[in-house]
Amino acid sequence: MLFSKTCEYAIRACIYIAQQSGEDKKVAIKDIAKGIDSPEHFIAKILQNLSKKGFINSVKGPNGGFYMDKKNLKTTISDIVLLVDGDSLFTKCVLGLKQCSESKPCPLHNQYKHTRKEIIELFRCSKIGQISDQVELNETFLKLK
Amino acid sequence: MLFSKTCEYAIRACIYIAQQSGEDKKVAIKDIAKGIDSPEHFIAKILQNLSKKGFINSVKGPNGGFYMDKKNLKTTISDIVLLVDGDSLFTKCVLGLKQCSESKPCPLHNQYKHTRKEIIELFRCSKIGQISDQVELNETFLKLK
DNA sequence: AAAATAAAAGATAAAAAACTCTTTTATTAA
DNA sequence: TTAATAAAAGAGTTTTTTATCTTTTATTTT
Repeated sequence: MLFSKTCEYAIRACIYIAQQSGEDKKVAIKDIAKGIDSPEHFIAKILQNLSKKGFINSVKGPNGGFYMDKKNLKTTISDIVLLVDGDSLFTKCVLGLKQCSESKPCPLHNQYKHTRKEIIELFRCSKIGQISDQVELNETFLKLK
Repeated sequence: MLFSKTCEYAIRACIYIAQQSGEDKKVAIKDIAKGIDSPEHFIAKILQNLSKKGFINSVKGPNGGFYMDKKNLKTTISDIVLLVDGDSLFTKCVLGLKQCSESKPCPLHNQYKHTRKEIIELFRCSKIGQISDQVELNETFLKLK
């Protein structure tokens, strides 16, 4: 598994919010939980964190909820992963060896580094705004039942 | 993180055993734990499992221990990952969506599938025997002080 | 046969991740 | 200005993963 469950939910939530909301139209936690099929209270915590870090926008009170502004639509999958799971997927030795490095590579280091580069590149290029557009066009799907 | 801790230890242990042992020379759990820098009792459990599944050979009693025969040296990283972590890394939707598929792809499915193919290929091609040879030649390192 | 060695097996404990529930704070609308 | 709404915050629980400890079984050497 590439991501923690928390991170999966975070990415799904961001895409959902991007696709469903605007400055004018906010989405409530309940709708997000339903929309991405996640536990409501759990996603609430995750959204709290994403909001605190400025990845999503939130408004309290009646008609409040979450939305994403123009700037936040440029957020990448990589940004979210780094926030939620940290940089271990991108930097940590694949065999968990603390001292593994270019000069003292672990037995998988050299083969794996190219694949890792691709993973990093892929997630760095994937912007939430662009991804949510694909969902909007029914090219890809966030909830599948 | 690609692998569970258990799987990291399993891979490291297999490489270590392959490199240190032969039909004649067996390695004890203690030495393996030291050699790959893992908790002794924890790796014991893992070795038990690898041995039960026939990935490594074991002999009880004095002068006993673990070793790998010719056949087992052909084991791949992929084989070990499948045994220990299951096939989720290779097959499960990267966003954790149960119904994600070619016909109903999740928002990351199409981009990710190429990268996934590479990961699978990489681990399918990496044989323990060949990896341990690199360690033998000091080209790569299993334990790094 | 007895003592020693080393893995197998089983049971337990600690830490982390995933998930839930309750209370508080901010905002809006009546 | 009160009631209602919705997120923020905090505390708690459950499950899974990681790790440890103890006992049993198999093998070998004396």
